[in-house]
Amino acid sequence: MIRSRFAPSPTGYMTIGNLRSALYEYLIAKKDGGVFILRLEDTDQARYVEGAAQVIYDTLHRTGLHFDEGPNTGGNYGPYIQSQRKDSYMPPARKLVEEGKAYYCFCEKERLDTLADERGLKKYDRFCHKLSKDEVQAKLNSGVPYVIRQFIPDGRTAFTDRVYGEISIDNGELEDQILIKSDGMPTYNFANVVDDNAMAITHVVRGSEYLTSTPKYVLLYDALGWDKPVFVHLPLLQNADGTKISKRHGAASILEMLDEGYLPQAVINYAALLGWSPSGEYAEREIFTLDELEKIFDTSHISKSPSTFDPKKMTWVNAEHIKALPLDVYAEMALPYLQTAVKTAGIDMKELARITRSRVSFVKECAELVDFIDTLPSYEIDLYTHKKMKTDPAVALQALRAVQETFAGVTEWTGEGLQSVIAQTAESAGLAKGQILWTVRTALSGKPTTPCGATEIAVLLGKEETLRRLQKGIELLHA
RNA sequence: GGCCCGUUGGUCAAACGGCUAAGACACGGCCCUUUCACGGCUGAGAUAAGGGUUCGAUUCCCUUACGGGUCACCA
Repeated sequence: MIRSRFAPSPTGYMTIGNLRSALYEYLIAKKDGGVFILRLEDTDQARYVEGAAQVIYDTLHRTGLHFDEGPNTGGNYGPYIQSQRKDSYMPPARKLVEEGKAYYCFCEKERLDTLADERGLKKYDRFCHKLSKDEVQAKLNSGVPYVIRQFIPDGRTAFTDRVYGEISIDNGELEDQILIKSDGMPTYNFANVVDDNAMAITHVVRGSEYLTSTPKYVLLYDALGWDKPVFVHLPLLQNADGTKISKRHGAASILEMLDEGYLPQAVINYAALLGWSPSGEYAEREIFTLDELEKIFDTSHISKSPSTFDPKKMTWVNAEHIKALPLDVYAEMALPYLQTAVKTAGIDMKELARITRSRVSFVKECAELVDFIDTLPSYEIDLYTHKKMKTDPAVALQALRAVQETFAGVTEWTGEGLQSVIAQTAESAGLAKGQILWTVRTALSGKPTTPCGATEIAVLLGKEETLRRLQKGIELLHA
């Protein structure tokens, strides 16, 4: 049974990078019917941000990444907040001390700083490792503050990453890492290993910035005699200027993106594509739902090289998901915007939804597409000039007059009916159909672009208003 | 600086030694005798550089360049 976890520290909002990690962890678990776990890593009280945990819950909830075990959900491996697991870290640390694999260190920060400044030492000099048992006990008895450090043995440490393959590093590169801080709390690295083991995590997924610290984890698993999880390191995400996407660089928050109008499924879809590509029969597709991703995701197609977040493609993905929305669902989402833009009585809102759905990148854009219905905007005469349609103000005037006359006698005010009337009018007036349609559409909308054609607009507006706007067009062309 | 990782068109990326190096976004053109959009077609655009190995390298090895990551009582 695969058990994966998303383990953020509650220090602020979630970026696309955080979401992608959560998504991949979710997918790895779900693909095999496994369990997705949320664990809050709040061992650093200094960085705790009020409300950050709630933001994480909200983000995961709104994007559909529901966790099976977590702070408010429960599970058999709780608690799922590290600060509440405080008691579980000291025993394994003490065990390592007893086995000679770790030791108490009483060095003060000043001494370590001096060491670095004066002697240029990068690593701890193992001063306290040389202390005798009695000396250690005496200091402990008298209450001298301490940390517990792991003794890093000589040699090389290697592991196999699912994405990056064999990674090995000389242990000489590593310092005797601190396991327990002087405030009694575990360090991130240690808490991670202890919790992952306690929660039976099988797959550890995280950004490649952790790649070089993973040997430290491996050394801990080995020292404690625990089974190692599968490591899956993800390529970094960067901005267009090559900088890393991070909160420090003002990366967009997922919740803000959702509020701006990006659909949750679109954000998920785009995040999935950032560093992973579908294969086999899905290789040519780019639009997927979360359900589909659960079935086809595989770690073997995760890229090693960093990816750049492209807002334009993200917007395209959003538009594709809007098009894929059932009309009812889209209509419901668009209704508030449509109602704000169009207050004229008797307008079929569902019809407005239908004609705008495939033309917007964001739902809210539907409003500006139909705003001409309430009020005919003032427009310039050159709008009637279109080379390809062979129209100009003179032709337009002729066309509008002809149509005004024939439309006045129309009793069947439907799209089909108007189409045939226009065809007849074109013939008798000696004009091309396109010349009539272009000018009528312009006169009715006053806009260079509209979400539908001339007859559809006429139907929407109704006979009376249509004739009124045709008259206004004629007046404008006269002046 | 040491160590680790990476480098295919502007961007996302496929091709895990073998045809003229996919596809998508963005961009240009054309078509769809109702614009724009949608849709269809099409164009331009890439294997960082140099050495090897091989009958044959985007793919394997080495060097260089560039980029990134990491070296905390932060996560």
